[in-house]
Amino acid sequence: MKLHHLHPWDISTSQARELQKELAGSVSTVPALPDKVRYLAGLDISPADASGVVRGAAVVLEYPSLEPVEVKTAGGKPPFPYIPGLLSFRESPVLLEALEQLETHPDVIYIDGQGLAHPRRFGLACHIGLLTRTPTIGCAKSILVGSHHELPPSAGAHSRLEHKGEEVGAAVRTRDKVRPMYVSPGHLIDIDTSIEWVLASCRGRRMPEPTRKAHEAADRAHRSQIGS
DNA sequence: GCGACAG
DNA sequence: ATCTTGTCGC
Ligand SMILES: [Mg+2]
Repeated sequence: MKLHHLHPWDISTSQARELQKELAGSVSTVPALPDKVRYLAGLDISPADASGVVRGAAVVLEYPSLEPVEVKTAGGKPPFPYIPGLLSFRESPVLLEALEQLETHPDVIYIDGQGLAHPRRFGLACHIGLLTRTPTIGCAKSILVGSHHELPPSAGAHSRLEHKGEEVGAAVRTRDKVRPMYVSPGHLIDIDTSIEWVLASCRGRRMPEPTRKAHEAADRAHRSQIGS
């Protein structure tokens, strides 16, 4: 798939937010279930190997079968260590390199991290969406910012994630009696539709299938070239 | 100044 | 993200 900028730092965060709003007004957003969505993508990255190289993976699954139809990987050295709030700048280069190789343009991309639920309201999912002009959903395993009321233990339960008086996403119980996932819009999608699509792709597990498959692919790429 | 803090 | 095998609970 094609990219519209090469890196997140080709544009300032405030400019990026404005551009994102413009696009939201002129481009179709992700339909609520069960409309014509056919391809779901997932992205993830491996830990660094001994020489500092990480492997990124982009996978495409068909919906609603959730069967994988394409897998691409890329490798590179992140520009700096993990710093909360700056994950976009660390992970984007390798993730975009993997994404760029996809022949299938997905209808929505699942991201292992936050979207709107970010101190500056522009997390990794927002960057990836803007750079690819594709709807994205941030689906993280833990909270970066914000808080929520406790939610019922059954799968499907969800509660708004709020930060400084703003609704930035939701805590979503994707499976019975497990810790919730933290879902926030990345690009061209709203909170409720994000929740819907996360719940529609979790096949009874905690993680959405696109993210799971991407994690596996990145891990395979990691240990195939390394020993471990 | 202190603590919190996606991966 | 990692340190880490078997083990407990649904
Ligand atoms: Mg990850």
